[in-house]
Amino acid sequence: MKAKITLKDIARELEVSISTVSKALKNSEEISRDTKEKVQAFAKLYNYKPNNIAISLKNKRTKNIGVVIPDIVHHFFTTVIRGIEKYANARGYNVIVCLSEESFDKEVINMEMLANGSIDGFIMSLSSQTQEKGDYNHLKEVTDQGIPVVLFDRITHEIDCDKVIIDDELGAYQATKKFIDQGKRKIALITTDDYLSVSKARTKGYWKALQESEMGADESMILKMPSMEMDEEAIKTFLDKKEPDAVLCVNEIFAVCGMRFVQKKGLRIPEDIAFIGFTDGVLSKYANPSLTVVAQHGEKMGEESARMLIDKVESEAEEETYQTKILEPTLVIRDSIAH
Amino acid sequence: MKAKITLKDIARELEVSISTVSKALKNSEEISRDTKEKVQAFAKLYNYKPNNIAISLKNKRTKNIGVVIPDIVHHFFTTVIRGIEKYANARGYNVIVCLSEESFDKEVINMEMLANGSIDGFIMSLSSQTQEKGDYNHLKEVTDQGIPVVLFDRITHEIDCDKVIIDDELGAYQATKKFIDQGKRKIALITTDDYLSVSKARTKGYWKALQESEMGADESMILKMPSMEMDEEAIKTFLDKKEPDAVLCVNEIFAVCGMRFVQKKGLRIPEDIAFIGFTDGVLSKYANPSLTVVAQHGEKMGEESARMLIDKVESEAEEETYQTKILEPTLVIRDSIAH
DNA sequence: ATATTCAACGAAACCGTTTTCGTGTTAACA
DNA sequence: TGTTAACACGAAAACGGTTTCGTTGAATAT
Repeated sequence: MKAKITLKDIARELEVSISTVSKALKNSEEISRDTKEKVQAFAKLYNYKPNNIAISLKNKRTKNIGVVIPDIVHHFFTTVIRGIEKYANARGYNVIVCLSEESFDKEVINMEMLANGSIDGFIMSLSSQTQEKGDYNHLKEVTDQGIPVVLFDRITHEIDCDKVIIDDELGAYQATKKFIDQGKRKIALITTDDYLSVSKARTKGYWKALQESEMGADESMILKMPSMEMDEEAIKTFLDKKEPDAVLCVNEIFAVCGMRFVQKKGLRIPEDIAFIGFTDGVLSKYANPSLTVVAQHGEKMGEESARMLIDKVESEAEEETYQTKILEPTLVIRDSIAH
Repeated sequence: MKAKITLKDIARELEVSISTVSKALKNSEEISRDTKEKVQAFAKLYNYKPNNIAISLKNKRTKNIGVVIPDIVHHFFTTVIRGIEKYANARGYNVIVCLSEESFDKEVINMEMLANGSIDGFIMSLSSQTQEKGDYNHLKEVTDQGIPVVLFDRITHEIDCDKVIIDDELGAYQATKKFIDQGKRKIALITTDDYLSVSKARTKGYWKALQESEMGADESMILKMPSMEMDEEAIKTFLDKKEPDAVLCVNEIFAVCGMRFVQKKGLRIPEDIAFIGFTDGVLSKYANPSLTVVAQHGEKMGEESARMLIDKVESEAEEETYQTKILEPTLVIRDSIAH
């Protein structure tokens, strides 16, 4: 077990000062060639690597970014993290991941833990509880301290910061339009409660498409699941009662459950009833039939978020200008609709 | 934008020394009640929080743990991370996630980035390329420096460190036995190449169960996929040619693909052909029919890994004793087999 | 009146860097 | 011979804490 070697160790061994060693390793003009070579050779020999913590303390930059998300066992967030990680890594940053588990308190605690010097900035997606409460003081505190924040997907407009979202309304609108164009007449929506910003936007898009059509929108064709948890019974009852010929779901799971149920009833997909979900995850791809979805491009979203955050972190200027990047969703056509 | 306040600021404002402030905030006996109250009140008012980096530098503990895994868009790893994160967080640690993307080089680079003071220890699962190469020098270097490492799932026995695995061999053995007990006679295995430690163990369990049976094992009933990538054609050809009545797959995706294919051919699951996969992810749960799997208990694995790592980090003793924790897999019975 | 003790606080070292600002030596110049 | 400039290096401050070891003044003991 050979402990890490420090500048001081090299200095002592070579009988020069610490500053000389530091400069020599940075190839400073100030130091003679002889000394530089001597120091660099010694450093290489003993595998010297500067201590990140000391450097962080010195220049007040940790090269860490904090990512706070509600859940990680969730395909969308997972792809976002991958996007963040890839991009951040390429720019020399590490990613600290914290899970709020949809809890306001955990979100607050996580942010406090990280906000005391551990990170240079945050990338986050709000927990459902936070969106429900509408309390964003923890975000305000952090931004007030001058720590850059990028909000993605589940955002709030009450905080001034950079944001990255996909156009959920447009995605739902296009999906619903697709149904209409294919001659579907009883188009249902299975969603979650409105306090989730994304569900709200998707509902809006669905509503708009139907209103624009000759058949108009009908409140009773919307099933609002009270929580993120699956409630298979609710879906069954709803589908049994309403007998839609097309269903838009705000996630994959609702859709797959619905498909399984109607298949058991003997309906054909997509002839008798068509399905479109959100999130282009494994489930959609390998479902039977495969599920048409509105793809959210999580990886791209993560990359954009990371880019915006790091740019802000590294820009000296204290510009107080924030932008919201809106990504376009894509309809990935699979066998759960006619084509 | 109010910048963070430091001990020095408080000291200046209250006209006491920095040491007094530090002690007062720690409720030291050395300091008079008056002073303590004054300091603490001031600190609370200005929302003083000690700088994590400074503390890290001082006591050479970062309270960060580095997690290096091959992939994050993968249900198993995702649950492991959740287990790690939950446990680590409860003990005041943060989790830095790095992705090797199955690449040896990235694994090395990631470890080097973190090993210079950023973390107190590593939890990792080897990339396939690393296992293929069999080069573990980057691990050796880290352990030689005295940085604790916990290996999980994809491990190597060439490194002395704590390990957490599930008994993959047993899992495959039990699954195969299940098929045998249900009267299946042509039991196939779809796996990946042997260099992946887990695939190797699973193949071993499959082989052992068949050898113990009267029918014996048959090399030709094993399909080895050259990479982790899906190759639907290979699976189809194999199933067409071999016509097994039961298939064990080393992951969910192979199984779901196989199921979809045989269903198209008109076979009934599980009567004509039964399936068991590995990894209890969303896919298994929502597949049609739902897939029986060998559950790997990723979250538990993550928690155990984190516990072992943090215990080692916090133990002063430099014991050189390492343990390998073997978790028992569980067969989760669903509709892809008879029951 | 002197020595001893103790409470309450401050100075300074330290963690490992970076960086500014000297400073001593030598060579070039007038 | 005295001045100057360049060169090569070191001392020290700084980042923000913790911690050890004084130091001071007053109270108590002798």
